[in-house]
Amino acid sequence: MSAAGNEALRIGDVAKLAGTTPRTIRYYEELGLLPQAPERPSGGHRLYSAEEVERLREVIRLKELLGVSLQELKDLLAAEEARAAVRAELSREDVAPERRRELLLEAQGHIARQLELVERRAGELAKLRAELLQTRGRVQERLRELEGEPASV
Amino acid sequence: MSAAGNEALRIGDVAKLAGTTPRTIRYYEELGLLPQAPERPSGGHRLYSAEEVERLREVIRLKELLGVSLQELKDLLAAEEARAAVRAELSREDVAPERRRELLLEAQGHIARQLELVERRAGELAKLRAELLQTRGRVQERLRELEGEPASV
DNA sequence: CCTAATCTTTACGTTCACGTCAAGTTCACA
DNA sequence: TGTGAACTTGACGTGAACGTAAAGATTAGG
Repeated sequence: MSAAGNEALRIGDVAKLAGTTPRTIRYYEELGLLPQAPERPSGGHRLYSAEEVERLREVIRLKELLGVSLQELKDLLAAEEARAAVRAELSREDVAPERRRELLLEAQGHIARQLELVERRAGELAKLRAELLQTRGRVQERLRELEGEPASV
Repeated sequence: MSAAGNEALRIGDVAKLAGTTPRTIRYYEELGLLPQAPERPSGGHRLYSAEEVERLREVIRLKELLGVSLQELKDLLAAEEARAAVRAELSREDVAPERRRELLLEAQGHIARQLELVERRAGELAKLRAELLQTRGRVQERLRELEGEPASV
């Protein structure tokens, strides 16, 4: 058992895989954007799993796409963090339906918050895009006019 | 002639109208994001027109939506600036068709550059939105299952 | 015409999001 | 078992995007 999927990644590996730097990872951890310390065996070096890499990529992606501060992002991701816990708890079969429902409703709320932010921005971008397309259309039309009647009127 | 549309706005008014501060306006001017000095009568105070306010709003909007640095934005807006000049020149009737065509092609290029940026981001956001919607769907389905058979299996 | 509000430039201060360096520790591997 | 690469914390540095304070000029209104 040595070539399974649960490689123990070190912070430098994670950084490269996520396209960032160790410093940034520590900084995010310090801010609470990433769980305090995934796994810290004897030595004190941080060890990560592939799952953590995904999480980091997602954080970076959201940061870029939503253009929010890391603090705001942290609030948004209390969501993500909770959802991870929710998934873990839900994956066990022995959860009472009442509790299960509770967890699902919580997850739903978190998703709704993210969706709201995403849709607002997506809407604004769509509007901007439409405006640009319209402007482009006008320019193209004037160009056609120009080519159509090169020496008239 | 005193109540026409060309009110002379001072920097403080412009700032309020655009939802920002005088400092930011001066800073943008310093960076070259806004024309060097719209109009500077004897006193030395900056005077703006409603058109300048629109321009500023647009700058702010693009900055927020595209999430680029002010330097990158400046490059993108060399476009805008040129387009303003283009519009001015095109509005005169006495421009040679050849020159006219040249200006229009230039404008077209600028718009294309902006569109590319906008569409890339819009696409990424749309993808993120789709993922969130899918996740929400799964959560809702599990909730329905839970409600559907409260005590079976 | 006088004065308070607003403007001017200059310059230093601040927050965010990391970069970078130092001094020591731990890991991987020949 | 040694040694170089990678990691640790701590601290200070940095660029971007402004905020803020100072000292003086200008403008607007009564």
